[in-house]
Amino acid sequence: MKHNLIIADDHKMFLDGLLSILKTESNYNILFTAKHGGHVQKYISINTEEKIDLVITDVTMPEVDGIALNKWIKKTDRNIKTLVVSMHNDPKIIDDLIESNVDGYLQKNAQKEEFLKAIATILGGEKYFSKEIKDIYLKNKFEKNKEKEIKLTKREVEVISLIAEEFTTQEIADQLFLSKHTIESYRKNLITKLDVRNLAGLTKYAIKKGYVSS
Amino acid sequence: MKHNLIIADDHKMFLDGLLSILKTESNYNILFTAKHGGHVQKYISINTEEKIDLVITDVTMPEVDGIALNKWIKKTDRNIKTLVVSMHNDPKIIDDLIESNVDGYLQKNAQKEEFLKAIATILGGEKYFSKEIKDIYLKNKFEKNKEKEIKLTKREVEVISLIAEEFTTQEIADQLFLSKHTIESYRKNLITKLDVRNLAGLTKYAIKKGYVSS
DNA sequence: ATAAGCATCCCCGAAAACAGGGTTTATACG
DNA sequence: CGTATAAACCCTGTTTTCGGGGATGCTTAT
Repeated sequence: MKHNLIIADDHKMFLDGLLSILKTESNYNILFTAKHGGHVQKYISINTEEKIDLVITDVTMPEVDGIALNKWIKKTDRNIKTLVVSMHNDPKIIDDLIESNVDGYLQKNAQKEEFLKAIATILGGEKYFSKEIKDIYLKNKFEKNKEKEIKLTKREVEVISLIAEEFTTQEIADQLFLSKHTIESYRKNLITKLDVRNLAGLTKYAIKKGYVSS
Repeated sequence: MKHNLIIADDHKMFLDGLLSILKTESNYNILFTAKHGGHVQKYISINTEEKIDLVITDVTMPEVDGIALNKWIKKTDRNIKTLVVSMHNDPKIIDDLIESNVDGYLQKNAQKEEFLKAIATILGGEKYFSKEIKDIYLKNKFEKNKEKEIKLTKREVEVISLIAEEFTTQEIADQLFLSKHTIESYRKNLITKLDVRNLAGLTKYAIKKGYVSS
């Protein structure tokens, strides 16, 4: 029995490449291809005849992207498997997808063999993530747990950002219409909270968190 | 008259996608496809019959990569145009390729239209780089020039590294067996040299230069 | 040889950072 | 509804940084 697939990607070239790979496998039937997530949603909504086994989707697409599409599919029909392919390895995206119960994730520069292996694995009921992706996910989780207790308030983020941008306490106070004593308190609390020793530590934290540009 | 192309990419899927796009254009003739640069070198060396117009190549390939291949082609036959496609936008790679006189650079996630436009532009004798790539190249050049005059001595690098690692002036002095006044002088000179305002600026510089880990 | 650059050390005053307190105002929760 | 808890705010010392200086040898290149 053949498996029914849907592919969503706004890049014609990737689509063609994927189709050419899947053509060599006789037991995959491409039901539908789409240029963005909305088309897939519509197709799945209308279609009641055929059983859909797997949706392969890009992350970045116009209108409804791969992340939203995956969430929608998992909400709509738990039996439809999803495989997301992406150019990049953004930990946030990977995390978001895994939390949304995606069945697999591949980089677009994967080889033919890995594509086929991923699809077969997922259709067999298991999840498929490359070792690299697993590492990124775990590392992200681990770091988050270590830093989870540290939650900065809006004000604290404002202050640490300005500190890292090389403003002095007085300048920050002027910008935020606060007393310089207040800013000093924030600096002090931040140093305690983040377990660093001085401005250098605060600056490094701000950079790591992306509050300032390198 | 048809243009003769060669394509080099170790990813079957990308290759298939590219072929499917080029198939729609009647005046492109695919002479040869290869899984790595070495095959292309061999093909060009042996082939004396046909005029080769354009080599499209990936950056990351086993053995002879796209950068080496481009250099080799430009050394061997200046009439052969080159178009490099890559997953990533590493400024170093882009810079290296442009210095080696590559005729065009595209990201692999480009759309069909851009691929065709790039190829047509290059075959017409012009170079093709997307705006994004041009920006990366220029930014990289510009920053390099700005920072070229700034050369830190070994000692200065030691000191700025320790500063960014959150050590106090006294601690740095102890570690380096110097007077704290000396360290103060270094800090002061570094602030002047690097045109920053304080420790935060020094820390950011140290991170940018990789003197300290994040 | 001599100028230029590097490494080292020192002083001073103003400004900022740091450490140790504190109060008031939201906000969450039983 | 009250009360814990966190957020936002302020003050007072002491220490450190920062921006001016200047000085002495020691290499390196012209």
